[in-house]
Amino acid sequence: MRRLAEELEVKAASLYNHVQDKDELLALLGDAICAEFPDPPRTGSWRARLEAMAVNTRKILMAHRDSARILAATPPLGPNRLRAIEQTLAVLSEAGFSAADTADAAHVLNSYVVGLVLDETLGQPASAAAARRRWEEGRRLFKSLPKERYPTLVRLADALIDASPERRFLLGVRALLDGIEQRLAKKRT
Amino acid sequence: MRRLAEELEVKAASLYNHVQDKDELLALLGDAICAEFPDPPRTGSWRARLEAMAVNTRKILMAHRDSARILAATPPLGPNRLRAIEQTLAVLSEAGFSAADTADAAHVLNSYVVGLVLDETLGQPASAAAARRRWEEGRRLFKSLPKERYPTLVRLADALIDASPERRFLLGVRALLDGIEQRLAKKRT
DNA sequence: ACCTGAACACCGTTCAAGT
DNA sequence: ACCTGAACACCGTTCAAGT
Repeated sequence: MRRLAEELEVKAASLYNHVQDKDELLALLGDAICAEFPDPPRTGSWRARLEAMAVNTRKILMAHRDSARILAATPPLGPNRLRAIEQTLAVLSEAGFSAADTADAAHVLNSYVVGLVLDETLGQPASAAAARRRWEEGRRLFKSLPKERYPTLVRLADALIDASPERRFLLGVRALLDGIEQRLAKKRT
Repeated sequence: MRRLAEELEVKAASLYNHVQDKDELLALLGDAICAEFPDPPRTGSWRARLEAMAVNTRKILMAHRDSARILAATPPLGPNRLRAIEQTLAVLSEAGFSAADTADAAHVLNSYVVGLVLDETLGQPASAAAARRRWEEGRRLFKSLPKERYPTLVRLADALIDASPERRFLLGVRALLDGIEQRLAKKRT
């Protein structure tokens, strides 16, 4: 609040004329970020649409510091967030899912996207230099671990360390969509 | 730090004789929490084992305030966390996954569990009374939304609001495992 | 209607001084 | 080796007082 006030060339106390508290400000910020989400593609399968939405959402969340934390911490009451929810629900509903399945799938997908961005961003140190230092530390530690206690970990150390977060994110999205699709197929038979 | 010092009947400055800073303390705390994870079941399919591990992990994380945030924020260097990683990797590796696939699947599963707990816990207000109030607010808002702008959301309002977080968590775990299994099956053919 | 100064009740952390 | 008092540089928030 103090830093924002400074940016606005005003004193911190003045902010409370426009906003009840910091939480309300964050909720407004969260909704503003959701305004950046593009509309889902209007062609392609429901799977392809949801995959594109998930990837786009992750990209936008990663571009705004703390955005995932804000979305997780504030209830989805703003118009832009509601619109994003509406669009996800519409894709699933049109694909033939029941009301309950649509609600479940939309919630799991949303939590997955927000959750993975949270897990990824909370872990990274503030500076890029500190991130590199920690990464090097981890690499060294993993290699130096006792093989008797952590046989699999030591054997897979390279595979564990060299991995793109985006690739793993996408992999999980596709796995989730696989599972959701199977559930749909099972119900139809 | 100040509150912990008080609990220990000592002044806050004394803590810095035992720990470099708050982050180090949190890392130790995170590892202590991981000591509670039970060993994976030694019988059953790899899917059933991983599902049990995910459910157990979620239960323990939900039982300790801020535990998911701590795990996400600190690098996995402690012995108990490393042991948990080793066990997940071992199950996947023994199931026949390649080194890269094992690393990917383990990471996605772990991020999913931590991420969903994060998403769930960051959202809940401190007091149970406040949680109930917010829930009521949400219910009322969802019902009062304009049908023209949010047709699917309004139609599915009940299904969206009445949902157990555990059930949805488990649903996502199973969907993920479905997807991971499919990937394995595809490679084998 | 909006802004400000001053205060309140908090944080994590440092450091010289004690024992 | 461990503890302490006192300080530093921060927070979010309130409120009477100004215009």
